[in-house]
Amino acid sequence: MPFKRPAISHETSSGCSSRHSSTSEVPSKRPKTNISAKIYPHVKLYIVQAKLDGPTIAELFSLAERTCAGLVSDVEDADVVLTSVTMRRRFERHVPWDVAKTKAIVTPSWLRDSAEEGKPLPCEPYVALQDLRDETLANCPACDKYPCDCEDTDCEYPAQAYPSPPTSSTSPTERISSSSDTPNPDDDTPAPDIPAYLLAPSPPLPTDFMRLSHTSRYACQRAHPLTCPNQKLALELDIIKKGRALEGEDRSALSYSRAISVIKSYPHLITSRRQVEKLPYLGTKILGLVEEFLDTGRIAEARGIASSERFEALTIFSSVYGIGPSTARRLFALGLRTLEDLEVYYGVEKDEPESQLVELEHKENFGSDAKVGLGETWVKIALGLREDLAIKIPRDEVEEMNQVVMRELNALEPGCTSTIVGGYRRGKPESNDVDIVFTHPDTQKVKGLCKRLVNRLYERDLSNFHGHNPLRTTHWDSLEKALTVFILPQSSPFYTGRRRRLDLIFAQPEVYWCAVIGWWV
DNA sequence: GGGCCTACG
DNA sequence: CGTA
DNA sequence: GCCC
Repeated sequence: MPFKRPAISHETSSGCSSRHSSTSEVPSKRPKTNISAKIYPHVKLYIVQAKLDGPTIAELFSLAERTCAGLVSDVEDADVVLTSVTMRRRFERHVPWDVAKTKAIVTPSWLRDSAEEGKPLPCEPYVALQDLRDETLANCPACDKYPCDCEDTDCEYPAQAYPSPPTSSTSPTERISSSSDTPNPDDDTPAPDIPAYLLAPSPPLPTDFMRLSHTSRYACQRAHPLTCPNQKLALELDIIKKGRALEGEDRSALSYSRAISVIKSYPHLITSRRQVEKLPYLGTKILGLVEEFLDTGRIAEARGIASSERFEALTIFSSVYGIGPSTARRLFALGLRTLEDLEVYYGVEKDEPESQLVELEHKENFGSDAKVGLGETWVKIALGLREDLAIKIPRDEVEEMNQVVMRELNALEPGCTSTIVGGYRRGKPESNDVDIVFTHPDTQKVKGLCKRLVNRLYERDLSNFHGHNPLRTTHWDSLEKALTVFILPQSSPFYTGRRRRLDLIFAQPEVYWCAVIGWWV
């Protein structure tokens, strides 16, 4: 069950890297020297000349010669059609609609960028006519579709590199069958069918890591393995980043974040400054730190920060939910240093029974107490939770949590589906919290569902469940979310009694996959 | 030298 | 200010 | 701290 097949073809330290480096050290360079292998050796191209000026046409013809099997004069013979025409009416004056449906119809940039990158690119960003989007994707020569028959077979990706692909997180098919096959006392009516577009593809669409550029400015294009070849460097920089954040130097912290992200997406072991000085977000200062690391295996500034009493205290303080850098600094300035200091300061009774905490929460959420001092009450609760929340959650327990919640949700509103996102979806073997995105095919039924579920979970609480913080925020008028603390029922084989952070996100069916994709950066 | 993601409580 |  |  953990995984069926690797879904992400990311780099690992073994196997692929040599091949990778030998074929495309820097993708954006030298399409010219690569004469032996055309990027699209089997693709026949047709160019719609309308709206293109002379020089552009010449350029495209030249590019076509270098990258494709050739140009064809009859559009019927083509695999791919290049056009700057985006209006269906006008396009139909040049290519019959029925013919167009059998091709990939893309903008000229697709060819330019392919040549620039020196490798096949997916058509998706270059779809010329939105009316032919699906057909274009289906006919895209860059093996965007499934099954993928392109040449990733010579690169063995060790299965261990994938704790579990994102697919196992979705597996709505399993959820559905289990929810309809399993007798559910609360649910008389069978779950309605869920439209295919709300279900994850099974088996999953493969991701071609070779297509991703490590020089990209965009984080969403920087797929990277869980532990990268330059992990130690990344961790060292991360110390400085955290230090900056704790000291309130947000801008600097942001720069370190970006630099770390870029380094994590760089698939080779860094051995020289020259190797990485072209990468975005690596500037004077950080390149200097990289160089220092290459020379000495460490970064003095990071060592200094990591070993400072201040950093240690601020880190512990801000690990408490509700305490951020600013409050942490204030507490430190008051002379506090340890968790015990915090407990005294916030008046946490050591043997305070949990029921008291529940009461507190309840009052906090539903009571009429003034909002005065709410922050402090929160911190007091969070201090009690801290120990539990510091314990990571294994993947199978994450899945169990999803199942339990789905059981309650489908009892409430049959036909819902869910995808576990967050760290789990990124393949982490253990999670700090659990994020689940839900939807229902019926837009109307999604409205208010978040609150209903939280209320139900809270009612079911009676010993096993612990509803918390039923704050419901509407987002874009369509996303509702709830931040909760969850305990598995004692009947569950995974029951530990530990409280877990659980975020519930409800999306309208139209934006469901956007929410899934967008929940993490 | 100005701007850095954003929305909400 | 803190969290997602 | 880096980018434009």
